[in-house]
Amino acid sequence: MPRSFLVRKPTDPNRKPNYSELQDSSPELTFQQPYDQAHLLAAIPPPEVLNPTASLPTLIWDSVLVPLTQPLRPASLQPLHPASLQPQESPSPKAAELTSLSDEDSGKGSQPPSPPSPAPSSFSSASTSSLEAEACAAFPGLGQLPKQLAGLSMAKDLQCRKAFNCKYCNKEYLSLGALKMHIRSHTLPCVCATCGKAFSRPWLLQGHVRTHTGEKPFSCSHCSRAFADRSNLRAHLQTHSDVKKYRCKTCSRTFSRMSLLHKHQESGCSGGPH
DNA sequence: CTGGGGAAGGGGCCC
DNA sequence: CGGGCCCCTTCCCCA
Repeated sequence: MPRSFLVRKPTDPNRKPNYSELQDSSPELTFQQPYDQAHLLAAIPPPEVLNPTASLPTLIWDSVLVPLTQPLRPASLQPLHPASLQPQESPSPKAAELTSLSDEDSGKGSQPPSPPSPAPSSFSSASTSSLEAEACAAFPGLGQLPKQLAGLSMAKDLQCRKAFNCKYCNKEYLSLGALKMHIRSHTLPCVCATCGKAFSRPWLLQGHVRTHTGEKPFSCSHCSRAFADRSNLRAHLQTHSDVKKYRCKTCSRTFSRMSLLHKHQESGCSGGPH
């Protein structure tokens, strides 16, 4: 997957920011409005690059609300999203659904909230109690069981078979938190106030802002170089080491980066020591 | 061509 | 459960 998959890159050929222009303006880490939906949707990878098993367009909460072995639900029933109570115009996700989680996410950051849309029920299902409520509403048959038994069944089912699917790419996660974090990579709620670039997480934005400010808080103890990113410092430290971290199993040559080792192997390792 | 730097993405862990 | 941080990884660009 291309690194740029999640970020809308500016087309400016001048890749390097002009730090001198930005030195006196310390961009705040405030998050602006997320990119418009057209951009966000354009960033969604095509289904063919995704998990081949994830071919069915499912609502992300389907697997939560509808246990795979749910005996009370005939297979012909539509997904148990309350939206299904409305006339089904199209199988494609509605705009409100596409923004639902990002709306919730944006509330966590300092991003000014967009006008609160009627909360799609999919996110009220974040808590177990509301999950159960929705599930009970969705499975009228459950009401015929003793409440305690139904609660136990639901709780056990939810605990044993949690599977949260991303509505954008159908990737599956075992926890709601992991799914929410993943969905941020689609919605990109953190927007750079300077250049408009969007990121999935605040700290990614912070790292990006350093490219504007020129701040490099990570210094090499062996030389005078400094880096904006700790991982890049770590990679740099490898260059000071005689024996580097990544070793070719064939020729025992070592490399400072795995990508260099991969290049070495792809180019055809001679096999002899260097 | 190779090595290194810069930038960014994502999962895991801790609080 | 969410935010922040850490770590690893990848890709692009350049010397």
